[in-house]
Amino acid sequence: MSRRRVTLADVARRAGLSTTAASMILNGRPDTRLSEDAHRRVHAAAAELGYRPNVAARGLRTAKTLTIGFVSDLVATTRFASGLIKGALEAAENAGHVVLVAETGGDPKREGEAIAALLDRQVDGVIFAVMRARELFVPELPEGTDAVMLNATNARHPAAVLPDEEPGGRAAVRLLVEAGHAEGIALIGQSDEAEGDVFRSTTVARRVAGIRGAMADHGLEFVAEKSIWQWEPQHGYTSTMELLRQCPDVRALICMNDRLAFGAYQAVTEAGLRIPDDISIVSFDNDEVTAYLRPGLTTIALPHEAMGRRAVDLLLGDEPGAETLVPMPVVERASIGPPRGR
Amino acid sequence: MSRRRVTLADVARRAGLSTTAASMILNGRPDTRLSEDAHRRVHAAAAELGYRPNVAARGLRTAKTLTIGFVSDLVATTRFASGLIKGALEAAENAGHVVLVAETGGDPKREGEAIAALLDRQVDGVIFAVMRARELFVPELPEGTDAVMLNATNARHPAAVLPDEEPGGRAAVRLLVEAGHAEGIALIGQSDEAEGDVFRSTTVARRVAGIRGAMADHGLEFVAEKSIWQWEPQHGYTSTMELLRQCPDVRALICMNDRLAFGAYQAVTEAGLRIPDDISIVSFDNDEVTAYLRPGLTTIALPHEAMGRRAVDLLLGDEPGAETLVPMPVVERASIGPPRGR
DNA sequence: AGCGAGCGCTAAATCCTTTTAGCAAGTGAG
DNA sequence: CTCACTTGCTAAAAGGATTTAGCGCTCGCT
Repeated sequence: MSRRRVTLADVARRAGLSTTAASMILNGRPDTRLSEDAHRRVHAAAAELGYRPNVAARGLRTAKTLTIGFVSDLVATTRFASGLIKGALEAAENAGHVVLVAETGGDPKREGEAIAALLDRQVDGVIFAVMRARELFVPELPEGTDAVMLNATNARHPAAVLPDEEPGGRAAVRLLVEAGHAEGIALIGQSDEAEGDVFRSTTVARRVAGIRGAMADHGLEFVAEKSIWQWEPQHGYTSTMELLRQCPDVRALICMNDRLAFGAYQAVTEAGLRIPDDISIVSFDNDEVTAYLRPGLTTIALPHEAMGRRAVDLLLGDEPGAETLVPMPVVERASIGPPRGR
Repeated sequence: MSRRRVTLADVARRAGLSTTAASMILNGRPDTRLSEDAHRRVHAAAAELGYRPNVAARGLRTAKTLTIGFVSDLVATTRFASGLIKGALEAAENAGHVVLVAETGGDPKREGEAIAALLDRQVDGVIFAVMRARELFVPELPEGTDAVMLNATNARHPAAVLPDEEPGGRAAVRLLVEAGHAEGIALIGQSDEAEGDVFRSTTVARRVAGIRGAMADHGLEFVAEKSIWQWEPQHGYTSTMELLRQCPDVRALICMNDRLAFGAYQAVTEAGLRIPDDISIVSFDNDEVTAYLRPGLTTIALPHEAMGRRAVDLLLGDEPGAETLVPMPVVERASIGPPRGR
């Protein structure tokens, strides 16, 4: 059993120098005038003793702890936050930092307590992540602590990381057009007519704008639009069923997310049609659910891990805070094919 | 903007006492002989100034940081680790602790570094979690630091939290028997004959033992057993297809996990049979994928969150370290019905 | 010879808290 | 009146690092 952690004093003693000298050498201070020999001895001593600095003690003096806080409303319910955390963990590790995770369940009281707990531990910065992109309330932070919004925005903290939804929306349309589709394209999940300007979330608004912008640019119009409030498989199923009945000449579906697409798959299959021979489908998110779909669903991915990484880089870097958009990769699988008359 | 964090010295000054007195009062030391009046003044001062102790400084002195480390091989890939983390976070919050999360990807080098980073921050204890239950290598920890294995075991650290698989396995059989099944039960995913004593994981072994034990107790035998290495939907599909061809009198399926069950659903449906009218299905895990199945899949759940909570309680409590088994809840949905001749 | 600068290093202060040792005043017993 | 003890409180040390200020010497220059 290791008796006691080895301290800087131990290293200095073994190297025959003061702790000051040892500290300066180990931290590679630029103005160091210490001799070559001293450097050698200190590094040797540190290595032999297996010295590791005590971060708490250092933090006490420097007010830097090499620790960042990650506060999210929901950690586990979906794969969503997990991806963000994974990316953040990776980037933090690369930067020699470590991550304190706190979950608030969206409850402002718990949020306040969580943040206080993090600040008590002198975190260097905080990442605030939410599931559904929105303007997020953030309590006041002490001066030295910066914050980055992840999938969220906040007036006082302009540094934010969001998926680049507009081009993502355009990409979905482009995939269909490139496959030869021009007529019979339907939109599952959103309808301007039905929803007007009701606000879903920052990102959804941009996604829709991208889709509609691209349609307009190509001079196309949707053959039908289905408004759905909860983007769950069941509603994707019923809406698609309805659509197929009302509108037999539909040849392609843009689903607002993969869960709707999952339901659409069921409806299409049940109607005796085949994907992509009779109907092409493209969707968004690259949700875990896509793993269970045959044929594979072509989808515009939410770049969770990249976003998590980016947030940490932004927090640790010293670029001025601004909104950073992370590209949404196109995941091409097998659900899009050329249109075919039926 | 708050200028500077308020320190204990500020509180003491405002209360007209020494920092010693303030410290003793705020920490509620039992042997305190300080006056009622002093208590009042210190508490008032602390409240007015919004004093929060600096955990790093306290930890420096007490070697306690109210922080625990959570090391896992995979945080995000499946919902698995997320559930564990969520539970751990909850329990830690209740105990006034905070959680440092580190991911190792299963790489021993990263694992070593992650643990070192946690120890540099003086964590009070560490939870080691792995996806697939197994004996886990854990590097030596300093004396004061305890460890709890989560979904894993380790000879040097007997405190471990595992799902209680044996009764879980028995429950699956019981559900079928209670619905009236006695013949035509097949096992999808495991076959003693094909696999012999090959070791999958601690927990799987117990799950199988429970299933086989219950079958034997009821004097039943499987009409077929399908060995499958990778428990993924695709293989569940092909194995079930095969089974239905070879063995038309099958009436119930025990699937080793929900992903296999997902494939089995597809196969059964495609064969023109209905669940549960023609075939009953029961399975394990209560994976997210079950949300997408119609009719709802009856499954024996892996109690991830409860396990995460339990691990923290074990770590923070002072019970002697031992293996703790967390019950697996039966999630009854609609995939089991009475057997019917075809 | 005298002065300033450079060199190689260290003592001491600092960060914030807890803990140990002990001081001064009052009280009760003898 | 003295001694021992209690009461209510504080000074100082400790914990492990970083940072500031500066010491004593040599060298080069005028």
